[in-house]
Amino acid sequence: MARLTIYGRALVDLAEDGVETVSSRQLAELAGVNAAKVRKDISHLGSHGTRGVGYDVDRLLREINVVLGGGASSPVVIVGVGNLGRALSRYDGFQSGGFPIAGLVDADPSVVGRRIGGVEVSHLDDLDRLVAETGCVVGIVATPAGAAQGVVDRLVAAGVRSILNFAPALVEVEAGVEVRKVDLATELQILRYYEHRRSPAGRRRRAAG
Amino acid sequence: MARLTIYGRALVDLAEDGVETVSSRQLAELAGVNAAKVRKDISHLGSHGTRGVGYDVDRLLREINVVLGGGASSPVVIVGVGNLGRALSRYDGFQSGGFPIAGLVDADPSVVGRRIGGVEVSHLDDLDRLVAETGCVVGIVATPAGAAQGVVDRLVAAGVRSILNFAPALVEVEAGVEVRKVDLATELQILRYYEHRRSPAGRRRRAAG
DNA sequence: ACATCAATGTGAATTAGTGCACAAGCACCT
DNA sequence: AGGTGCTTGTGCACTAATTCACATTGATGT
Repeated sequence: MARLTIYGRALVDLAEDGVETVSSRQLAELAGVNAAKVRKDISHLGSHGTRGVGYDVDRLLREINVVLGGGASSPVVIVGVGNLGRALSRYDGFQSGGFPIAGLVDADPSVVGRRIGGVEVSHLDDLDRLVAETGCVVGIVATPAGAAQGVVDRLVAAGVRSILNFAPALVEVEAGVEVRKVDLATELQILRYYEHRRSPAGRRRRAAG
Repeated sequence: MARLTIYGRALVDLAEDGVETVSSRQLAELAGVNAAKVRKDISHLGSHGTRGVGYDVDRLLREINVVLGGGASSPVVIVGVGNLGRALSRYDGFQSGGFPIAGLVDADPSVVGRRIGGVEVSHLDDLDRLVAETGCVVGIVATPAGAAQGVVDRLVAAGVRSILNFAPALVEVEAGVEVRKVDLATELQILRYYEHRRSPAGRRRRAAG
């Protein structure tokens, strides 16, 4: 549930502000959702608030973190050190979020051996070994679209079961493997769609919709 | 509708392969969704396929592009040239997706004037002028979480009505402004959540199935 | 102790989204 | 021309998600 992470973030903010308890209404306001939804989500993870008071911020935060993976560190491997891959390698949000970069991989021999953000680039053929040695559980695909499916297959073969796909391509995986897609172009297009709806600028809008 | 962009991508692939027509079933397969859903989505945008044959790839692609913003180019301004901002600036997916980077902005005077990916960094105080001159309609927020709300407010004040927020923070905007949030840490946490669900106690992995 | 207040937890209702199934329609073949 | 096969477009059922509404319950003050 993606909302849990939003609650988590809001709770971190609250905790930093020294807030001890929070009501579903407050949390809903912060997260931009309905209060009943907040309560239902929270009740789903077994936590208990205090009627008339609200939820204990620290406790709720702990519970959410447990559900979101026990607060464990999950090393990731990034495949593809092109434009986007290099960018991601240098982004420290991974490290601080508990997702240390265990390895970088590319198919191009000319970048293999180079160090980016303190991590050496391995060849794609060493993926199996790298995953096995580092115990990676998450793979990040930052290759061109055409290479994405092949890379995903190799990641799955190497034992990775969670994949974050930045390539603008749809990939298929066997059951049991979770793929999430992050596509910047898509996000922008959706924004443009809303923009377009707001001001059709000469374009006539159809009745349907 | 986010699916439209997926259809669009699939259609581009088909067009490049020289395919003339496509059935809802094929498109559904490519997009990983239900065929009836494809037909319903397409019927919603007023296009008409040919019964017994399918949809004309080029025509459908054009129609989708119209809905997604008329194929116009939408310049974007990136606020925050830290780790992630620089990464985004160098990512050429924006340019190729019809979202040229019209400007880079940062609050830190020490980076103002520097050129990144061929674009000069302006100061945050020049945001109004920059947006007005370049006709930017989309703002990309790549600042630390704490600065996000302030930056968003300035973007909105400058006239930007579509914002893509990479900062790990929730921001509030007035009605009529569309914000989409891309949070890598959140995506990873969701992956970790599924990982956690699969093997709650320790990291036992099943052989390939 | 007891009434009062405030917020939870949840059953019920509403809404949105999804998928099925089938009539209708177009193209192609005979 | 008329039959045949394939595919669209859509009414309908079904499922999931969201929201409402309220009884329940712990804390608090007198």
